[in-house]
Amino acid sequence: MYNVNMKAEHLHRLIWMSRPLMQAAEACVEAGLIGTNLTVRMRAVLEILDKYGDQTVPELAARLEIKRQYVQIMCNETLASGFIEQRSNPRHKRSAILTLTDRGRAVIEEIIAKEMKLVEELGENLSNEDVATALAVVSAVTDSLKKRAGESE
Amino acid sequence: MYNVNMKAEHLHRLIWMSRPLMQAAEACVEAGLIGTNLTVRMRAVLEILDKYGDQTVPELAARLEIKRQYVQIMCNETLASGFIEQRSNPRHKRSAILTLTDRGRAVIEEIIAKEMKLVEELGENLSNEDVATALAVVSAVTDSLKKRAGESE
DNA sequence: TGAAGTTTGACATTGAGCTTGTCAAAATGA
DNA sequence: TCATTTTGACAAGCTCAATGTCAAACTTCA
Repeated sequence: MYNVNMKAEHLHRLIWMSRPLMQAAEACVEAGLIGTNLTVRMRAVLEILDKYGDQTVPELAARLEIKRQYVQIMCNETLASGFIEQRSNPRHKRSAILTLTDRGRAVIEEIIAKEMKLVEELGENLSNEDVATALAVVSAVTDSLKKRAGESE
Repeated sequence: MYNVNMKAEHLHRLIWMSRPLMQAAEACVEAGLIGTNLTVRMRAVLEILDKYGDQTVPELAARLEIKRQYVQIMCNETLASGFIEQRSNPRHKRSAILTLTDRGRAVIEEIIAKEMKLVEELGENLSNEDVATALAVVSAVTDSLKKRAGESE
């Protein structure tokens, strides 16, 4: 009984630590963007294009799970800044395929590399196994919560 | 080298899972509020009063780490709904001490109990040790990220 | 005591990060 | 070919705050 409550208490703290974790992570990303002329939303667009290849606004929206109307704004900003450009889409005249410019690719890859280095530093005092365990637990909890939240819709 | 990258990759996924985790957790809280006439922000006010005792708006604001002007709005709503009431403050005529009404206490304690039961269910398939490990890892990562984000301010 | 500074509630404005709705052009399916 | 769907563009609105200001109440300190 003691252990059950102990576990639940730890789990409770783990769950509600997600907000400060997220905020701290986003603050670090934002800090890493200083001097690049990139905003956080532009970075998100570039990251998807770099990781998953050229695609249209609606495809990006699906990947980001954000409404296409807002992703449109993000992409238009990024286009205006010259980090991406439009290629004509054989499948749809109005919906251009977005592709990284050389400058865009250079910027996003530099940023991703810098972020990955930071992540490696974060892991320095943590064991392989513990990180793997943490990921497994957090994944399981997230899945369970998503399922429950989804049910009551 | 393989293990280093593996670890960094897991850590990366762990960090960026914080957003879906938080969203799922908040969705569950919100779902649990249906039928109670409570909003998420009112629930937050009640929770603090229940956990830390009667206090003023500025004290609540400090605890929630939200600007007092917004906490004022949250508390005024909660007052209007009759879940809390004002007691005169001997230390300050204008700044009343907020206290749970019987109804408010009953509602928040029922909700907290329901949420704790949910957390216990979430932990059913997880071991004590794994949950403790996950909490330790997430705490450490959050602290490191906060420190880094703080430095670049 | 009283003058300066601080805390507080109330109110107004602003901003980020979205969602929702609508239109017209283009594409797709029947 | 006609109805439906997809898309970009634009407008409005929403939530959760931060920020600024005022006046009343409180604290400090000389």
